[in-house]
Order: sequence, then structure tokens, then C-alpha cells
Amino acid sequence: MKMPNDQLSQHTQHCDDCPIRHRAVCARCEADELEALEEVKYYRTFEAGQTVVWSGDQMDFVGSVVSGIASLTQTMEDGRTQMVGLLLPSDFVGRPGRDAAAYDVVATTELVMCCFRKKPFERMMLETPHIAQRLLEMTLDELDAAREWMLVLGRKTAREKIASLLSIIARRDATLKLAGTKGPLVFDLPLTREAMADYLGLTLETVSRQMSALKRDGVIHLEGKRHVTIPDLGRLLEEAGDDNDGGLMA
Amino acid sequence: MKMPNDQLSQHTQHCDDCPIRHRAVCARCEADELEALEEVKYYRTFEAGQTVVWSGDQMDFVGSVVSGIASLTQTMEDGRTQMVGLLLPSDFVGRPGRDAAAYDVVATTELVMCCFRKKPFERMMLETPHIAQRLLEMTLDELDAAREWMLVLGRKTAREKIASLLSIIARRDATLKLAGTKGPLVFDLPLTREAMADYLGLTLETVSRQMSALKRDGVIHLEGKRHVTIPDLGRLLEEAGDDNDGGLMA
DNA sequence: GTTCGCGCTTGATCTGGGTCAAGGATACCC
DNA sequence: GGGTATCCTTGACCCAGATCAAGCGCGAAC
Repeated sequence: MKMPNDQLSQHTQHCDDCPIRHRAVCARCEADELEALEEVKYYRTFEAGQTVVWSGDQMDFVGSVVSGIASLTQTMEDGRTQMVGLLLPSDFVGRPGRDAAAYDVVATTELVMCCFRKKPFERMMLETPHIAQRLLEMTLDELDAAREWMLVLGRKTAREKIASLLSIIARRDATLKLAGTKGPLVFDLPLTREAMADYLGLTLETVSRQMSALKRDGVIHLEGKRHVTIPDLGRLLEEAGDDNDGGLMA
Repeated sequence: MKMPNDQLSQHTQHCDDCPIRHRAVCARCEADELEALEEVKYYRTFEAGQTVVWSGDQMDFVGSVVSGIASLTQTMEDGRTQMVGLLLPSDFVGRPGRDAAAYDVVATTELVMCCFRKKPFERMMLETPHIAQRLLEMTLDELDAAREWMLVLGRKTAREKIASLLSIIARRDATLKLAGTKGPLVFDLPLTREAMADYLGLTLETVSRQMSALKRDGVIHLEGKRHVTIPDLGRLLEEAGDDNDGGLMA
């Protein structure tokens, strides 16, 4: 558990250039509002495996994922852990109006975050309806995603759980790349088998077995342990048990 | 599935008198803002078992639970169902900016709701930061509760799940009654064994068995099937696997 | 009263996924 | 090259909770 590499970025890039600008909290902001945000903004980078904050710790910023993936995790005293959110680029981290983090936030891959100092951000939220409104919208989306995931955790079989996770990653990945929706989807799994298990309420052995089974049945192709090809997204969605939409994202 | 008894209430009571006024969406509203809400407000009552809206149906209002309990439920094509939220008095129903309901909303007990016509409510939200801010706060609370529940669904044993549910109901019930925190908690379960199972990702048989086990072990007392006494909340929380806080509410 | 129906309990048995344990495949470092 | 650490796979066995099935308790309708 090393903690270097977490210094403020020097080349304070401007919001306008930000790749996730139009999907993040500031999506609706006017030029002058962006300018104000600029004042309290800074970038931080984390390497894979680094912890951004521990549950219960003071958190003096909020922010958005710019690139990479972070996960929110809850742990019981006896060590059982459950991932409760997967934060992809443009997702928001932190809760205005609360000082302590409610979950462990961990960089699952190399991670770049755009942070805002919490106090001034909270003040801005009261004065800038655009921010509060956008944040409400994003929070409602996350709530839907969390509820979708409750169905996965409560009622789906191991195979369906894996298929659900793969389809979420595949789809989010596809929209990020703005790739044409046609043709096989290809991506690298950003999660270890253990992280997948933590997200799905399974053990890593079961994840491994079901991945092998989906591969054997031709639902996915695997090259190495992480490189995945989905020849037929419809088939995968069927396996996930929700023929239609495949779910939102946390 | 009968649908009567769902007419607009005649005695349009004023918000000031509303028992949940200070905890609901309008908690922060000034007198003039309340007055404006008054214009688009109406009450609806539902009897136990009635469906408020079906998933996918048009929903032309948003609102708050005034009394009784409603549940949000998701169903898979093959009939597996998962309750994804339990709405208690003051909780908000509906999503501004979306027309179709995302879940089945069902009155679990007799239910009174304070509804606002959606279109004007959405307009007010843009003009009245107090409403958007309060709604954001409530949505963040619900998101926390949903994530808390993901841990329950993903990692807890049947016994822990039951204990978790009972402690949530007990605590929410206690705060509603403003009862002193000391002494045994007493309440009537507002859910059938089947509804409990749907919330916990279990079968009703398992729920029944674990209720019997908790009774046998003196963690709870049962009088009839629904009347519950918690002699020692600390003990119950221990059984739930979270010694400290027992969780938030959806 | 009797009968019906619904919500619940309890027992017997089955099974999906957990647990324990033994390797295999890469990648990195010396 | 060999050593070793990390991540993953696969097998053998077990158990918590699902499934199948029978019956109880109690209120409502007659």
C-alpha cells in the first residue's frame, strides 16, 4: 500500500478541454460558472490499487472521474466485502453536505480525478442552480443503477450475474468510444476476478468457473484473462436475464 | 385487482398541517413557495395491495408518502421479483424529468400520498432552488440506503438479512413515533412474509424459518404473525452484522 | 356452527454456489 | 536462465437456502 504519485497536477488544464466535460456535473454550466469552478479545481492521479479515501475518513473534496475506474466498497467487520458502485469517467464522487466518506473509494485502474474543494463547491451549489440540477440528475441515474443492481444481487444466478456485469461494461465502453453499435464488441476487463466477485456477491472461484462456462458456450471469447470479445450482445443480454436494456451504470 | 377508492381527496388540506411537511421535499420551502405548490397538489389514497403505477406506465405526478407504506418492485420475465425500495412517510416517489415509471409502485398498507402534477412541479424545480436542493439531499439519502442494501443482498446470511430488515423498520418506526430511544421497541410488521422475502432476496419459507429462529433465540418476541417486540435493539443490530448503525432507510 | 381461503409454519430433500486445496500461466526481477 | 509473486483455473466436497409438500390458524362468508 504505497501512497506516492498523488500530487496535484501541475498543468492545470482548462475545463473546456476536459474530455468528460459535457457528461459531468458541470455539463450545464455557463462560461462564467465554469470560470468559478476553475478556481477551486485541481487534478489528482492515482495508480491502480491505490485507495482514494477510506470509509469514515474526512473527505475535503468532491469530484469527477476523468479517466480510469474507481470502485466504492463496503466491508463488514469479519472481512466480507461488497462493491456498491463502479465509477467510470464522468461519474461523480463524494457527497456535498457530508464530511466523512461513506465507503472506501479505490482506484481499480490508473485513475485521474478532477476534484473541487468541498466547501467552496457546496457554496457554489447553493448559488448555481445549474450545478445542483445536474447533480440531482446524475444522482437519480445512480439511484436507478443501484436499484437495478439490487435485482442482480438478490435474484440472479451466478451465470446471469456475470453476463449482467459484462454487458454493463461492454455497453458503457462502447458509448465512451462512440463506436458504431454494430459488430462485435471488444474490450479489456478493468476488474480482477476478485473485484468482479465483490461486485456480484460471489466468490472469485465461481466467477472464474462461470467465465469459463460462458467462453465454452460461445457467449464470449477470451484472449488471455482480460481481453474480451462479445460476438453477439443480444445473446449476452439474454444470458443476463434482461432481454431488453441491460441496465444502467453506477 | 380492483381500482376504486382512488379518487382525489376533497378536503384539500393545507401543507402547513401536513404531518410530514418538515421531512418532505417541501421541507425548506418558504411560505410563498408552499403556496405555489399548493396549486398543483392533490391527495390520493390507496388501499393495501393496490398498485399505484406499473413499471413502464406513464406517470403524470410525483409526490410524497404521507402515511402508510409503498414498495418499489422489479420483476423479471420469468416472475422472479426483487423489491428495490420501501417508501415510508415523507419519502418521495417519481422522477422529475422522466415520464414512465421505472418500477412497479404498490401500496403495501393503506396509503395516503401527497401528489404534485408533474409538469408544473418540474417547472417549479427549475425556479425554486429550495426544492431541487431538498430533493437532491433526499435522493442522496436514498442512494446511500440502496447501497447499504446491496451489502445486505450480496453478502449477508438469511438470519442477518432478517435482522437487518427488522432493525430498519424498528428504527424508522421509532423515529416516526418520536418515542424515547429507551425501552423495548414494539411495532406491527407492515409486510407479509412474502414481501419480506422479496425485499431480502430470499424465499418466504426461509423468512418464516429465520423469524422462528430469532424468536426461539429471544432476539425478538412475536405475538401473532405480525406484532413484534424488540427487547434489545443492540442485540438485534449484532445479529444484523453491523454493530454500529443499522443502516439508513429507502 | 361449517367451509373456504389466505397467510404462515414446518418437514424432507435437493442443489447452486461456497470452501478447501492443488496446480497453471504470466510477468517481473535478479 | 531460475525464483517468486500475482492472478487465475479446476477439482472434490459440503452446506445454506431453495424447492416440494403437507398441514395449521384464523377471519370472513354463508
